[in-house]
Amino acid sequence: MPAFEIYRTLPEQIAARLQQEVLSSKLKPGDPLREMDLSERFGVSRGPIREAFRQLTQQGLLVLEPNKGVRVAQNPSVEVRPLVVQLRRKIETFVLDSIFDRITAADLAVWDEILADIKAACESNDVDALTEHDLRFHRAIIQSHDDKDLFTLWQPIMMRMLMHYHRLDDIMESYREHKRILDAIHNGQKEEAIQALENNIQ
Amino acid sequence: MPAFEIYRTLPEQIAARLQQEVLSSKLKPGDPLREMDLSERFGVSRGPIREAFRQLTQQGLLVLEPNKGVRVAQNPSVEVRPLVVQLRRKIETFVLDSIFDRITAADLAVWDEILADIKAACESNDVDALTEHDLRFHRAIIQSHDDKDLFTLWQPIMMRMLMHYHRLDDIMESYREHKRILDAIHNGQKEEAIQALENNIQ
DNA sequence: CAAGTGTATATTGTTGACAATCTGTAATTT
DNA sequence: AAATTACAGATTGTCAACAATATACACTTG
Repeated sequence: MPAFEIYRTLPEQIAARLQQEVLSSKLKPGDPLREMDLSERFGVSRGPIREAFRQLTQQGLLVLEPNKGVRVAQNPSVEVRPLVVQLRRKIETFVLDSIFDRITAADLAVWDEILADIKAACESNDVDALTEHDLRFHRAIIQSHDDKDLFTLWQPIMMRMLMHYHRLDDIMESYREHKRILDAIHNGQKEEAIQALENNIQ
Repeated sequence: MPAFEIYRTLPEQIAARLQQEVLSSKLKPGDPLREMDLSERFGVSRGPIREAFRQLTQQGLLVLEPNKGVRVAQNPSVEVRPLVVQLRRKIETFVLDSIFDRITAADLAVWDEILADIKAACESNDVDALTEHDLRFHRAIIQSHDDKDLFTLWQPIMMRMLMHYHRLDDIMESYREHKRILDAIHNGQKEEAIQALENNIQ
């Protein structure tokens, strides 16, 4: 990890940590989160904790009931899953199509690095690390679009998919799918890149 | 303590009021909102105001910059608009298709009432009221689905569309479009209802 | 005994005070 | 004069105390 602070605010740091714990199933659906507990654990008052809760609620990872606190959200229902897949495909392919001709060497260098992290995670069979870098990969693409609104629409949808990441029959396949995307981009093949991206989202 | 009814939580009431002011353009894109101002206006401390800000940020109506406060969000770019339309169509048609055979007479009675409000708003040329009841109409449909997750995914997308509601060439057309949807549902015509719904979302 | 009622405890909601940060302006330096 | 720094006011961020609400459990009441 870099020595400088990535996250500007206290609630952001706390939310990032809790996000990781939800996505790695250290916190399980239905688990209640108590403000006081986390307040003591992170050594801050309840204010920043509450703020972090609101951020994660916005992402769909927590559910808030007034006067009762927050719980880890249930996984999306199987009925809704296909819709979520379609929504995510629509957004990501839209973005890739929009930015394709403006992708810089610097962009690609960053994405290649993330791909290396994905490869390492797959080779060491580290599902949590794969989830993290998979998220980083797609977030990097989304955020390369000028319109920052797209990220706020995309994030809760992405979270729904990461909450039950169970395409684990062959973990290396995830690496290959992402590699195909970047290979196509490197070769300037727009249609192939979009096709590879859609294939990765399921 | 203010005298108005505590029907929902304090932040919810405040957020509802501010939402209306953003959608009616009483608050314009770029306008800064100061915690202290609203704190005095609503007669509460800054805490609930901050919470309301977070809710509206989640909906995409406000934009938060750390240490600088919130501003009314800019309207979605024209480039992104078609994507937003497609996303909203996908969600709403998915829901209508899912629930169609389980729609009750009570559901339809509620929706008919909202349609009457839409009609009244159109006839009196009241764009703000039309925005409000248009939102109520589609929210009522979305919320009739069991999976409450769908609402949280749909809401920010809907808000993007309502932020620049400018299909004002013939305001009565909005009433007719919604009437076609309900007529088809009344007649048990699923495909026609979905078609009418898609036609209304543009 | 069943159903409702009251009370103790845990937890979230709200508040006002204080700290940290940002922004514009005036003073200082080169 | 241009650039930099120092300061003052405004605004958001954080905290700890207190209030309101929910929950569990013992208790009454019929």
